[in-house]
Amino acid sequence: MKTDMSHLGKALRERGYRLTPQRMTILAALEASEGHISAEDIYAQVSPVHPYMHISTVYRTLKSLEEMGLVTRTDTGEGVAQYHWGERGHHHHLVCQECGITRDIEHPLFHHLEEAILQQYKFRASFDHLVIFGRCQNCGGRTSEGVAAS
Amino acid sequence: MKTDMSHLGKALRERGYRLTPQRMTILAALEASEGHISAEDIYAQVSPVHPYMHISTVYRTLKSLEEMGLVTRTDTGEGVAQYHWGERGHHHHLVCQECGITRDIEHPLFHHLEEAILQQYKFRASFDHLVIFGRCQNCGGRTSEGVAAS
DNA sequence: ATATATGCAAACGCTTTGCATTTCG
DNA sequence: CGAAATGCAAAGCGTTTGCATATAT
Repeated sequence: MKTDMSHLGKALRERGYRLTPQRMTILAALEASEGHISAEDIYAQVSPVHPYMHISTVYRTLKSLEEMGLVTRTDTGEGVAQYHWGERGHHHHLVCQECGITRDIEHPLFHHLEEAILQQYKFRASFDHLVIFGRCQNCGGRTSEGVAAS
Repeated sequence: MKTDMSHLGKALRERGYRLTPQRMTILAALEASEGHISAEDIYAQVSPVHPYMHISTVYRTLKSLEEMGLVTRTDTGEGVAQYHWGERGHHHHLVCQECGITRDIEHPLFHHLEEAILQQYKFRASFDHLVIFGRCQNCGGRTSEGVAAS
């Protein structure tokens, strides 16, 4: 899904950022990834195309993009942060604690909860991007853990 | 809230674990902490009392306790895992992204959600222990981006 | 007695940072 | 040209691990 890199360059420049080839490539990788992707993933995917790209550049670019609100970082609790392109709608991840499989769910189910928390705790929960742990269909079984959101 | 360390020793031994002074101290620290606490916190709190305690012992003990299901680890996404004493009822954390304040909530509100996810996605979500990010009352309303609450 | 826990130090994986150099605007 | 971005290497962080020693049972 190629997107308007042109308008992106503008978006960057408007905020004082420069549009470098590395950034374009990283952006493209992010963009191509339907869902979440880690910094290392991006690096692996990008370095063949752009051999001189350094992993630290990936991290720095991701940080910038995060500051700009174009990208969201999520810690799934497995030690690797996942990044996702922020222009997609709210979605959540189901992460199976047994086999590690993840699945995205997109859901209005959470609005209800948000409102309840807001009313009862005066806390504006942001359910933009949840990571929900549990057991998938195949792994079945008993519950044990939790969730993280960001 | 002093608890029955005696019965704890038994609980440990029954599962082939030994009740060492270090473990007792760590258990006490966990127990004393209403809510979540990090490994480093425990260490800091414990080392004056038990000078020869090593941080790796804290980690190892926490791991054992986790395996025994006495303690739950939660990654709040800030790079430090939080542990909490597992015998309390299900509860969740509200974490303010602005000021970092955290508050525990206990709530049946989530049952509804669990069931919906189970039915629609065949995924057994475990909402034992949630970490919910957002903005607290004081840090208030503004949604920095993409939030759309309510 | 003997399997398990400990202390220590060293390694780990992910991420960040300092610095000299290159590149975008 | 000047500010910002890059590559590199090295450090940082929380956490884990190998090993010899000590300790609970």
